[in-house]
Amino acid sequence: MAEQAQYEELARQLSAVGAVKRDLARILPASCPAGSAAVLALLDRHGDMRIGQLAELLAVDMSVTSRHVTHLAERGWIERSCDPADKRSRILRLTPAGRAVVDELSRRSSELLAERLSDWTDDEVGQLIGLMTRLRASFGDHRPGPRPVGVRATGPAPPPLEPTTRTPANT
Amino acid sequence: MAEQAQYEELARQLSAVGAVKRDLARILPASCPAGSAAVLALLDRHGDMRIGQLAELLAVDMSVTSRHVTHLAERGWIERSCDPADKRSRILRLTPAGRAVVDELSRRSSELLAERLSDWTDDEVGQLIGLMTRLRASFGDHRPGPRPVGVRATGPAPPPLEPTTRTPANT
DNA sequence: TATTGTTATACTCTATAACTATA
DNA sequence: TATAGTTATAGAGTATAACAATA
Repeated sequence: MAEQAQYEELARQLSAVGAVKRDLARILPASCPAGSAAVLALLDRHGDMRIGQLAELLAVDMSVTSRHVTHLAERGWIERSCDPADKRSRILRLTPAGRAVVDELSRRSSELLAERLSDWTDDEVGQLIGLMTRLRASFGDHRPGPRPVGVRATGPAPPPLEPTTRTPANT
Repeated sequence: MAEQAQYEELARQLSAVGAVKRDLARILPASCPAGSAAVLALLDRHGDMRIGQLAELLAVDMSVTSRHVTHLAERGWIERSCDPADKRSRILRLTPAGRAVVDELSRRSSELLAERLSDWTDDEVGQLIGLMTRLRASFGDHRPGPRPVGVRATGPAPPPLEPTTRTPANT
């Protein structure tokens, strides 16, 4: 367990990491925005899968994933074939053209990272990857279902501002 | 220096960290979206400052910062006074009401982080903060100006896709 | 009735460009 | 002429809700 000041600092760093992501996104071609590039990378890494699985891996709503997938399919970078076992589902697969794009984008982003992190050791990069992976896991496990009943962490804590939730939902 | 596979993995983790940020954003009140909350946190941490400095710290365009600031000023959470030394500038300052909001939001996000990272040691959280801070620094130093001429990292590498840049700019 | 995807709609965040007012 | 900030406009990413087809 860490102290409150540390958590606040972590929150600040998380909000600031967006700048790094935007920097990385600038090397993408106009035809393949970041969301689509993420889909390509996951298909390349994990192989063929359904939209739902992809949405799970992206930690994003299926409707969002569907849009990205449509974008890629329109460009011929992925194929949406029907799953014979379940006709509601569609199996996504990288096309050769799609694979070429993934390779090129991977090359570009690796090149940029290599330049920016030229003074990082292999071990340091590995540590950051490991901690970020674990961070995602610590959050991801709680995302979908309503957390284990009766836990509620610290306490009720009546919110002085507003209901509490904030997402396109209650807007 | 690390290997290409490691850079690719880091890129994936960076793109995936958005899910954690969204999770954290869900605890914000509708009246204070993430962008505004970031402004409040920076003013709380660094004290009074000008819009330009804030934009620098946020690593975001000044026009974006200006919007967030307007949002906060309209709610009475910050004050925009004129800088007597330079009448073009405006000094930003948290109001007591603003400080109360910052405190509440910090409390909430710390609470959520404490819950999610309950099995992390103080040291591990510190390591993640340190590495993310360094990551930002490694990128931030290169962002504004055109990098030191004649460096170009790996090589020319003719982009098979499109020009290369991708941002609202060339869209 | 429940699940897989799709589409329509709305909102936040961001950048560029044009503009005002100072320096 | 250059800088600080504002505003208008546009694009990307996301979520919710309503809907289609299939289990």
